[in-house]
Amino acid sequence: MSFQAPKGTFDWLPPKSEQILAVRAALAQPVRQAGYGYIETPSFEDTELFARGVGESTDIVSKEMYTFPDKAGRSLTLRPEGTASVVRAVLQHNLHTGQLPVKLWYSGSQYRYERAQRGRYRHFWQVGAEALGAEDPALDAELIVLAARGFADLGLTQVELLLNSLGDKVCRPVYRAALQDFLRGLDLDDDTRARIEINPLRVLDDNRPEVRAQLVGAPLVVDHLCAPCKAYHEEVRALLTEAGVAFTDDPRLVRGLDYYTRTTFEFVHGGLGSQSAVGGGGRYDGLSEMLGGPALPSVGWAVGVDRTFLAMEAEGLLGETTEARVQVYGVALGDDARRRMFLLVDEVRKAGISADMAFGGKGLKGAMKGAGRSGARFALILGERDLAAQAVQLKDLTTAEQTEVPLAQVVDVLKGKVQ
RNA sequence: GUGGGCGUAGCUCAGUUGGCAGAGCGCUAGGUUGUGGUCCUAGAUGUCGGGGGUUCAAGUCCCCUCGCUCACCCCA
Repeated sequence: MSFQAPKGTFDWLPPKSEQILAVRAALAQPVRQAGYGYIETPSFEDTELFARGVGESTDIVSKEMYTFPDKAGRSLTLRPEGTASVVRAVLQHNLHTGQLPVKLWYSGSQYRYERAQRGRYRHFWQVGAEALGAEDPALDAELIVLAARGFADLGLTQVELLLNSLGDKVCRPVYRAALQDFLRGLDLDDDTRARIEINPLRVLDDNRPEVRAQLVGAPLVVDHLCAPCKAYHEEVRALLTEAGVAFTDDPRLVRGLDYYTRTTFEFVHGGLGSQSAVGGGGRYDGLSEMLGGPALPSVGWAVGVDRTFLAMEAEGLLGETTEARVQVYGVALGDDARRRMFLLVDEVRKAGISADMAFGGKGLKGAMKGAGRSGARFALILGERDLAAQAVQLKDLTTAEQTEVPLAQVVDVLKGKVQ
């Protein structure tokens, strides 16, 4: 084995790769149905976009980015997340000068230089949705409902929704200071002490038992929300309840990205190992301004496609993938028959019926084996005798019933039998 | 970046106190000179992750290294 995929990356192979396509489609379907338009942005951006958008104080920016100079000396970075690019594109193309909110969804690869473990890879896939330019609790609720529907449509029943509010530029600084006062009195390591000064909310996210034990009496953001933030949060909660989307208030829930304000949520699943989040998001009212744009209060989420896949595996939803790859399989004997079969299979495909044939000069037995493995319902068998008679043997592989059909009529006969 | 576990056939793995590198599945061919699945028979595929050391002899013991994996830090 001379080469292998770079550390922390992996390949999707059949038949799992078919399932990952279905997962992606199912996650996107609810937002498409809600009028979100598809956006595709570059896999890399100016490094500065992420540094300012995601936040210098985050681990993503400080140690996890794939940053490289291009040949002209520009500093570029493989995108570690999708929101900054979406906001950049909206501002660049002035989408926000039209009707608001601008509703967009995306699907694509993200890259973070991290030590790989179950559910966390250096190259991973997200489906995301963003609604930009409106401050309306119904919009927050809509996005959460749509994400929940995506999970439900995939058959997932053990996805839990955690909800919190991080406050806004009025109340968050007050809370932040109170939290810092509390945290400074704890017994913590140097890295964590440094984090208290840079991004104290993220200390609440620490999983280490010795840290968690000390956090028991920490001030909670819900107790510090200003009146508008509190009213906004209550409205989001009420709408979710009315929509029948179950959630758990988690006053400790914070996000790893600096741009979040007010509504914050995370979808978690117990079957993934330590990386429990299958999706997450929230409101980011200040991001546009951080990127040099106008005030553009927005909300969005990203769902991890491969983590969702792991969640489905954990719930036993993937099962055997016995789905037939093709409906019809061609078996030919001899060079002349092979050439005719090549054309016949193409005719079948042009008629809208999926078809494959035996390649590689296999004998009849091997070719029939291939027919069986393909999952095809019908085999078309063409030998010299058949060719001379201008006919083909049509075999139903489920019943082993075989009939002779004139070559000129095969496509029509198949049309009547499949679907 | 830190810590644990694991690297043997395409896959899942066995391999005893150091003594001829194995099984199941898969693959190929034959049994059936024109018929798949089940069955029977035969066959092919190995840098035992890599390098060094100890030894008459190393998959096995020692050192180094690379990779995978799980967990921490963090996050989708």
